[in-house]
Amino acid sequence: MTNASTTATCSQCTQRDVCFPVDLEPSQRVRLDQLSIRRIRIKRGEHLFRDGDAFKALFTVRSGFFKTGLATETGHEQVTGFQMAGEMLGLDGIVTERHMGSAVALEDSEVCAIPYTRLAELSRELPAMQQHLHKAMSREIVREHQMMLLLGSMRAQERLATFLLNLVKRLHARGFSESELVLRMTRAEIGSYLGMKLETVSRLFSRLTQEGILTVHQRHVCIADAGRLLGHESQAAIH
Amino acid sequence: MTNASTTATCSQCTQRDVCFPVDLEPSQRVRLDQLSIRRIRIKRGEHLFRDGDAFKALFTVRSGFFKTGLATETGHEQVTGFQMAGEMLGLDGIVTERHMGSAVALEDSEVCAIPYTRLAELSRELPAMQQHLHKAMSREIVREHQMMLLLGSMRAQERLATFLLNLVKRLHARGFSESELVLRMTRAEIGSYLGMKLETVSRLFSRLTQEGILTVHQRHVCIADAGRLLGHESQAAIH
DNA sequence: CGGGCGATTGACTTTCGTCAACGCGTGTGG
DNA sequence: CCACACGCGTTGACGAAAGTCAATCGCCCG
Repeated sequence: MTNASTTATCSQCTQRDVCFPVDLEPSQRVRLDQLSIRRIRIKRGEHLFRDGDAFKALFTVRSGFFKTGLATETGHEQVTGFQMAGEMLGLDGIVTERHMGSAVALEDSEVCAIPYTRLAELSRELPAMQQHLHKAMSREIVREHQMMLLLGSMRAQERLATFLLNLVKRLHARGFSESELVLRMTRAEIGSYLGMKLETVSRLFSRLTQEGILTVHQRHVCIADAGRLLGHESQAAIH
Repeated sequence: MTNASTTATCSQCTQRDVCFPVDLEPSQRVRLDQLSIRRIRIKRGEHLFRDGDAFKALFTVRSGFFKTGLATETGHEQVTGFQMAGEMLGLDGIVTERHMGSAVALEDSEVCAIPYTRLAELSRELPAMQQHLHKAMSREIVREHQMMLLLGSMRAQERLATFLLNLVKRLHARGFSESELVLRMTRAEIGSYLGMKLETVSRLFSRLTQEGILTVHQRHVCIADAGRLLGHESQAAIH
């Protein structure tokens, strides 16, 4: 990794609660500094880790935006997730001690690298930390079950609608609008994530715009009618 | 839960290594008995847990076969996995302390229920146990990434082929044939898991049979040509 | 032996993918 | 500062894949 990095002081970090449990005693907080967490800056387009890299650390996003994905032997790429501030990356590496996929920054970003071995040690000493880590993994499992539901049983338009509403919900929780968003990823990346082709994504945006449900200008999307975005017919649709 | 159950003595269990790390010292093995693990028998068709149930324990399958799934508000059911002996269920419950899906036995089965709180305690004391638990969760995350790849980028026939080969591989690792298997689930359940309709599953079985790649009699499947099952054209396919 | 669930098969429809052409914007280099 | 080029996005025509609806079959269990 050739990126700028500095050692962080978590006990004084303003975003600490996104990485770690909030209910630590002050005396326990200083323990976080022993984790040797490093802050790493990643420029847009660069890899945070690649498929097959040795697994040494988990990452939490401080700022910016990432995609994770994996590739088949045939060269096809599948996007498995998009991560924004406060979200964790790298959990897939624990089992084999190698990353089983790659992570790429979709805009200039900053992450905290948490050395896994030290995190494991600390979570043996602090039950709250252990619980936090277990929940992060469990949350990821639940999220992926929901993705299986989406990919396995929804139509393309429902998938896109669900995706947009999920994105805007996560952005809203971070203080952004609950109806407007700027997509950090291409149509092809959205399509890969949602199991459809980029042309289908584009056509759906057009259709939803024509129906007055969305306003789309390039990557800027405004959700005009969240109700109708998910099949709620509201009243008679005037064709 | 109204099923027969007994308290297990893990230190003497012949299947211990499927639940727990093999490299425990004898002095540490007896600690397993303090977990108050219970063996539970579940009859075919019964629930091990249901969506929304309080989460108290993780489960490992001792014998039998399970499906896990979740349901949408619209009543649609999505199968999220099939589990056989040695595999773990319930990890989705950690994050909210409620199960986020259900688990149903597809044949008469027996599981070990591992009280989560005690397991967490023990894994704070035994690093090998902690590592084992983390790996189980990470493995589940990796598995689901691969399911996203399958659902998002493969055609129906590739999905079914991948599924059958995965099943037979897991069965083979347990001492069964590497070319024959008995499906414990219906066509509808396979279809739900693989993101297709039961008619499509049935048609694919018929097509693969006609092509001499499979032999299918009800739920008994014999893989005649594993190479061709995954697009390997071998030589000229004689149509 | 009979009933019912599960599986198969057919005909038709719909959705989405494929291939191709074109347009728009952004960023870069002359 | 402008022009151009390339990546990204849009749109259309067509075709292939899978879904839907429906009828029938057959196995298994009671």
